[in-house]
Formats: sequence, C-alpha cells, structure tokens
Amino acid sequence: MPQADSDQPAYVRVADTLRREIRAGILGVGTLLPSEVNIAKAMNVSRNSVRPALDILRREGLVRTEVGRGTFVRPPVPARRISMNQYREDAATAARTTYPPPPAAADSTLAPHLPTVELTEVPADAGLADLFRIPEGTPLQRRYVIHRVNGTPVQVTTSYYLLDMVQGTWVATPESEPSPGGAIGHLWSLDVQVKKVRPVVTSRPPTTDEAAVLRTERDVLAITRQMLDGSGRVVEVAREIVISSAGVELEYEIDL
Amino acid sequence: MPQADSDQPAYVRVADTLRREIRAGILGVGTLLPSEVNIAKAMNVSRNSVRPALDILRREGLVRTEVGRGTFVRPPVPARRISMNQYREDAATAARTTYPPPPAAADSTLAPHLPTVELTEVPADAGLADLFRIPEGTPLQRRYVIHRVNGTPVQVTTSYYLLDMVQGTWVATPESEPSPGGAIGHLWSLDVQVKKVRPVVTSRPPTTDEAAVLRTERDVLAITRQMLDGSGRVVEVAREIVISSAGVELEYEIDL
DNA sequence: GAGTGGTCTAGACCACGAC
DNA sequence: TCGTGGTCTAGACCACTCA
Repeated sequence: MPQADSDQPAYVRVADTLRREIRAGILGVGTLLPSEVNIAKAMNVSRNSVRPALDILRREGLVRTEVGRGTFVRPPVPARRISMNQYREDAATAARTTYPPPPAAADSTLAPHLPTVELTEVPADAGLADLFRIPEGTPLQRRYVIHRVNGTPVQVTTSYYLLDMVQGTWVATPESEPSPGGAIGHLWSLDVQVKKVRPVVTSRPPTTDEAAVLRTERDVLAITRQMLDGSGRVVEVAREIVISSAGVELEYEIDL
Repeated sequence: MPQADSDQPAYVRVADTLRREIRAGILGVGTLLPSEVNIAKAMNVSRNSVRPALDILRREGLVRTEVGRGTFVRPPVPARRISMNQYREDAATAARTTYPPPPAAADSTLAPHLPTVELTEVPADAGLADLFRIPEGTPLQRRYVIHRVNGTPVQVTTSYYLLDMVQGTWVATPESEPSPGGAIGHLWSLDVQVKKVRPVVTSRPPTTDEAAVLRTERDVLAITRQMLDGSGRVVEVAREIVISSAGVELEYEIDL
C-alpha cells in the first residue's frame, strides 16, 4: 500500500476520506453529506480545500450536489449495458411489426419511460451533408428525443431523416416515438430496409444543457451513427446520441 | 446568440475569452498563455477566478499546463479513428504471415512508434476468471503494453493469455510486440483461430498513473475485450485497453 | 430566517523550471 | 534568483431550499 494520508494535498485527503466512508457504507446511499463548512471544521481545513475534494467525487459520480440542499451520496449506478446487437433485434422486430403500430394503451407504469420528442425541419448543414452524402441545404427532418428510465433522463438523441422520405407519413408524427424497432422500424414502415449501421463512438465533456438534462458531471459518450440501405444510400443519421457515461457499457460483437 | 459575457460567472467569462482567442488563432498552437497572475490582472479578476477557467480548458483538451513553465495551447488533436474493421484486417494479415515474423530491420524512423512491453505471469482474479470462464487462480500471462505514435503514448493495454497456451512460445517473448495481426496474429501463430471479438466500451476518469502516461486530464475510453475461437472458448482477454479520449473515434460497422 | 452550495477576493507559501 | 503553477487560508456576498 502507498503511504496514504501524509504529504498528500489536503483536498486529496478530504476526497479519500469521504470516498472511503462512502465505500464502507458509513455514508450510505442517499445520505446527506455534512455541509462543506462542517467537513472543513471536522478535518481542520478551510472550506476552499473541501470544495475541490467534492469536485473529485462529483466527477467520479459518487455524489450529487443540489444548491440550497446539500450533497448526497448517489446510488451505485447499475451497469447499463447497451448492446449493438440491439440493431439486429430491431431489424427482426421491424420485420414482424405492422406499421403504424396500434397506439399503446394508457399504461401509467410506462409513463416514466416515455420519451420527450421534438420534431422540426432543417436544411442540412455541412456536417450533415457530409454524413448523408447529399448537397448542403437539403431539407431534413430533425428529431430531438430525450429517453428516460424510471423518469431519469439517460440519453439525448438528435437524429435526422431525409424530409422527402418521411413527410406526410406516420414517421413524421410525434406518435412515432417510441417505435418498435427504433429507427430501423421507422424506415421499414417506409419500405426502406437498413442493411448497414455505422456507429462512431467518442467521449467528451457534456455541454451545459446536456449536463443539466442528464444530471451528470461526468464526460458523456457521444455516438454519431449512419444507417445505410442495400444500395449504400445513407437513410438516417444520428448526430449525436449522447449518453451519460456513468455506468454505461457499449457492447459490440464482431464475427470474423 | 445568447447574451454572452454579462451575468455569467467570472471564471466562465475568462474561459470563454481564452477559448475564443485560441479558436481564432490569436493564441496559436504551442503558444505560452499569459501567466495566471497576468490573466487575472488583464481581466480584472483574482487569480482564484482564473484557475477554474484554466481547469475547464484543460478538461476540454485545449491547453496543457507544466508546473514551473506555464500553460500552452495544445495542437488540435487529429481525429484518430480506430476502426473495428481492424480486427478483420488483423485476421487477414495473420493468415498470410509466417510466425514468428523476421525481426524488423533497425529502422530509426520506427523507434518513436515502438511500444513498451512488460510480460508477467499472474493467477486469474475473480474478474478475469469470469471473463475467461475459467477457475479463479488459473495461471495467465499478463501483457502490459504502452503504444506510442510519434513518441506520444496514446494507448495503454493490459491483456491476458492462458499461460498454458503461450508458455515457451514466441508469443511469450517481448519480441512478439508489436505483432503483425496483433493479438489475432499471436493466436494464429499458436494455431488458434479467433472467430469472434467482443469489445465493451466505457468511459471514466483516468487513474493518476494513466493521466501521467497519457498526459491527459480528459476522461479515457476503457475497453474490455474478449476474443473467442470457433468453439466459443475465450482465448484472450484485454482488461483494459485505455485510450485518451481526446480526438479518438471508435468506428464500428454492423451488417444486418 | 437559517443553512446550503456557488462564487469571489486578497493574500500567502511551496516546489519546480529556466536562466 | 525569479517567475510559474499548485495549494491553502479566512474571509465575504449571493441565490437557493426548507421550515
């Protein structure tokens, strides 16, 4: 073991102490931590040495701070594994679904899982034109969707269809979210078969908006995705799918 | 445009100003930023308001700080795209290579790209036993490899083979890194054909060591990977492949 | 109104790098 | 020796939440 406490900066000692107490369960899940002033008193440091310690724990996803209330121990995030086999399952779901699907019964247990949807029409900017391999300015439908699990936003997706393709169809209505088979289901209902999905994964600090919506100080995973049909035409672009990286795993599977 | 400067916290204003000057090229790549004290004077704030601003820019990967020297504008990281088609190319390379390959000629232009390699023997801990689907304690060969591009460490990989499989072979020697066809090449040389690769991607703050080696304050991408042969046996585990997320894109391709 | 975290100031001392 | 960033202190005011 490295000789712990001494000669370490004060804020690291504070962070280590608090982290140890959280890990040991002394500060249980949901517990309100002592206030910054009280931590400072208890550990004989100034409040300005407590704050960077809490910054560290926030970035590690161990605690969440609410202004005016205090800092709380976060529940350990269950490892939410997102499998890219999802796309194969989506394709299978699409193939056996009649679109548009009957409206879901008003099941209140589903409410906390319902997404927020905003559909708008926009011209393709340079980046989208490149991803779609179409001229800049081509009309697109933009879909901004906030996905929730148990009421907690976990994913913010901004995706695009060619406006020509979806205009006047069920896909152009907010009722098309959530859709059986996801985007692949949408396209299936338009007689477009997705044959290739190309996701590109990066990680970056969240924008201010994303941090607020996803309630995270951690970096986010940002996925840019293209969907292609059998002729190689790009039929959907997601730029970007933003996921709080806390407790999320993206699983791929490559057959050789 | 959102009304920029006013009513924003001072440190955000400072960060925005510096970011704008970097983006505009006023502070060119490699430039030494004004010292914290001088930025404070110039913007009429205290040094303690400049520091969080620089924290933001560091986390965005825009600047790098060296104690005693100052803060410098980092070169824009070229988007290094890592394609998972690499595995298919590796398989093709392995199939046409005779192992062990002839030692590379002493080509000094390659030196800055040579990896650091440490091979050790370890018993499987609980996590590795689970990933390999073998009993805890099974002897493994552990490979710790630091990959470099132009002398800069970009990736730290810790991977494992079953010791029984590699002991006494070329794969058990440091000369086996770098290998044509990577891990797939190693296994091919042992008459083991990799049929499936299963990478799981997460993002997390770097450990102190990783931050030092990869010279980054950004979160890192951490990939845990299994390689399986035709019978479904796990023949290699990487836990973890750690990549500085700055400017890195992981590209996958899924055929439906 | 009392307590919380968010922000800010004006100082200070230190280890380190460059000269 | 001097300037740099790293750390730390002791204050202060604010907006916010909650009783």
